Amino acid sequence: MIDINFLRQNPEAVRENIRKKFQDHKLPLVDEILALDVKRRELQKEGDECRAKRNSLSAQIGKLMREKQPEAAAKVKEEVVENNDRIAQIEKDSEEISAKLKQAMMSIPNIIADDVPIGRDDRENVERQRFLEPAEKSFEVPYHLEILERLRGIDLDSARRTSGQGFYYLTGDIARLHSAVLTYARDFMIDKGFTYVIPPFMIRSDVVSGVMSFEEMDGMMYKIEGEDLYLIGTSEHSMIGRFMNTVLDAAELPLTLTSYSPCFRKEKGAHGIEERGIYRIHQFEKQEMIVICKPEDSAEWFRKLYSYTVELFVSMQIPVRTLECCSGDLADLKYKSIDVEAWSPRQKKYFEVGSCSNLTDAQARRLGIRYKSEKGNAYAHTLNNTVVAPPRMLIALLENHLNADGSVNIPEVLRKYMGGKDKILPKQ
RNA sequence: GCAGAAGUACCCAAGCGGCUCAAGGGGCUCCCCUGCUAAGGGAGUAGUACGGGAAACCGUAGCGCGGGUUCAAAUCCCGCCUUCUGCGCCA
Repeated sequence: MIDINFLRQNPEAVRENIRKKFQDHKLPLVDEILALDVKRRELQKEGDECRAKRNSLSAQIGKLMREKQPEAAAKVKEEVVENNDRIAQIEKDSEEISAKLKQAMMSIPNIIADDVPIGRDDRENVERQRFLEPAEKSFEVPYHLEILERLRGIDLDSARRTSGQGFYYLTGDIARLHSAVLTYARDFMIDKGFTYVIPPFMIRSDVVSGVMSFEEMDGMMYKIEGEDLYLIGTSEHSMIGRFMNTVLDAAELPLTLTSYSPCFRKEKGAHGIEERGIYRIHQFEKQEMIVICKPEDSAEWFRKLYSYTVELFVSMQIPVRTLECCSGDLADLKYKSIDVEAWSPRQKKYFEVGSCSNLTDAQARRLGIRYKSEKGNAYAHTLNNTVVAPPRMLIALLENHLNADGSVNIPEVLRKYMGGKDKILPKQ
């Protein structure tokens, strides 16, 4: 959510930003908001005046009662009752206007960074940089499920019976590799100075509605029956919820946190759950990074955050590239976003393994995350980025480190978490 | 999960329908006294959000959160959340 004061003073800048995102259907919202805003302030002023009147008349009644003048008091009462009818009407109107205003404001996209490439959708995202040369394979790389099955690392049939489509059993060395990746990623981030956090895996509805829209919630979140609780879709939900409606000390900033959690998603959206494999699933695990900082520091943190992910993948000898989200593909809350994509030797293209976003103060304003600045309380900036999210990430690891004989090399950095093993061997 | 108690500002805390637009202390800020220290005296201190105003300043909201009753709610009623104590259940 953007600052309504900014919109009031720079309506043209807001319109221009909407055009850049190819959301022209939202252009009329700007004038609607300006009108609603005027109306809202008028109502508040009148309401405040009525309440001031009630306060003073009620005080008069109290005084008359003490002085034992019930007739005079009754007279004033009538006046207050009349005034209260007006207050009730104003409150009703005011609530209606505020709700409309909030809804409209929520639809206004965050102002995007100057250097975001202009484009309509994900086809116009722009590659920024590549890291490591993809190695040529002398053999055909099979679908990841086949690799996993040869390594006795997966059981999807049983998972379908116990839980349905979109779940998996990982077994043996693959399960261990899964844990190894997460543990390595955790330690990697701790070494970068981040604080490790294990958050709640379920959150209440008020937190859910704070961090996402109703449509997103409907498409993603699993609700616990009979409880006001939802399974988190990412640890960002509980990590950011932690700071809802709080005022942080400036000295505490930046908060640099790395959280682990399982993630649960309905994946109701356009593509849904894959029939085969573990690319898009209902349950996965993720190591995440979250930064809450002062506005002047967020650009620098953004750059650092995605470069940490790049560094992590490079340390496992997985070729990656950074892909900048174009204006049209950028979610409305985001100021700037860069995806980290890993090389798939099978598909001979890169695929998304992480996403880094600077939300500036848009998320903080919506959730009331502030800090004490020299000039009073100000909204902080929030950023989030994937460190690593297996099992999807394992696809990249398995494909890139697959040998012709079906074995998979374990990257040096993971070996200490794999009992010193340097290879996972296929069944004979 | 059950029962009891509680939630007031940075902290402690009084108030339990109008005389409180929340008393009093501690702390904090400023001033005075003091050779230094300890101690003492005085003044200020409700942060915040929204609105009005060029500004000084004014108004409204706000006593865990959300509703309700009332001319009037920190105070009465209902729901929820949190904390503490005891019992139960677990890892």
